[in-house]
Amino acid sequence: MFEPLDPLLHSELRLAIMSLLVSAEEAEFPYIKEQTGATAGNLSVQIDKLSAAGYIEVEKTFKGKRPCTICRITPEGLKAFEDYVKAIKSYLQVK
Amino acid sequence: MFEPLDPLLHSELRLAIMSLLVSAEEAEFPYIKEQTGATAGNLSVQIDKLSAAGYIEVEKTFKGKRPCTICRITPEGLKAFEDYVKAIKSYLQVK
DNA sequence: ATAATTTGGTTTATATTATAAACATCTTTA
DNA sequence: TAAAGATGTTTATAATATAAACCAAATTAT
Repeated sequence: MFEPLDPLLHSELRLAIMSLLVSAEEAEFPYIKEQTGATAGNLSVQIDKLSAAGYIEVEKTFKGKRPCTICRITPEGLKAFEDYVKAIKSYLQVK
Repeated sequence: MFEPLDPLLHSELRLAIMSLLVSAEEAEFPYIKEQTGATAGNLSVQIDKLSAAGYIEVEKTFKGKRPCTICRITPEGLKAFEDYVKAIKSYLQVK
């Protein structure tokens, strides 16, 4: 009937992050921050969680002299996202 | 970009309850419990929250001698559900 | 030169939320 | 009449989300 929803993805901000990364290949911290409207603190925490779960990978590098955090979705992350989409549709009555 | 998600509906159990009521007109507590797989305690709490928000109305009656709790979605509830569906689609890349 | 501001984040504290365990009440059955 | 079942509610706890506070380096203003 109702498929369970991955708690890691059933979160407004984490879902937004994943949604961006699904179509973007990679994205920098400030870009994600701007697109989602999240505070830096919240974004930092949620990125950590997605990363700890293996849903995204995070590369810490430099852009000129400034630190730069780049995020990419992993194959497991993509799979989890697709599963989540399928699951939540069971609640939405979407055809 | 990403539309905000009504926190009241962005909850696995409450969304399931609403989803049932959207297509069922009305439903009794034990039926919702069975369909959602929720514990009675959790269901009771979440029904209260939906009711307090005006998303559903709850009728306390009797079925023979036994208490019977009937839930129905309200027009505001239906509107909120439809808005939620629209909003979450902005995250899902659903066409 | 140095003070103030901006960039790019992280850590931590708090408030909210979800959830199940414990409880209450009445009914039916042994 | 004692035990078990039905129908929920209340309460305690654990998990979660979120922003405020913080940190360090770079840039800009004085």
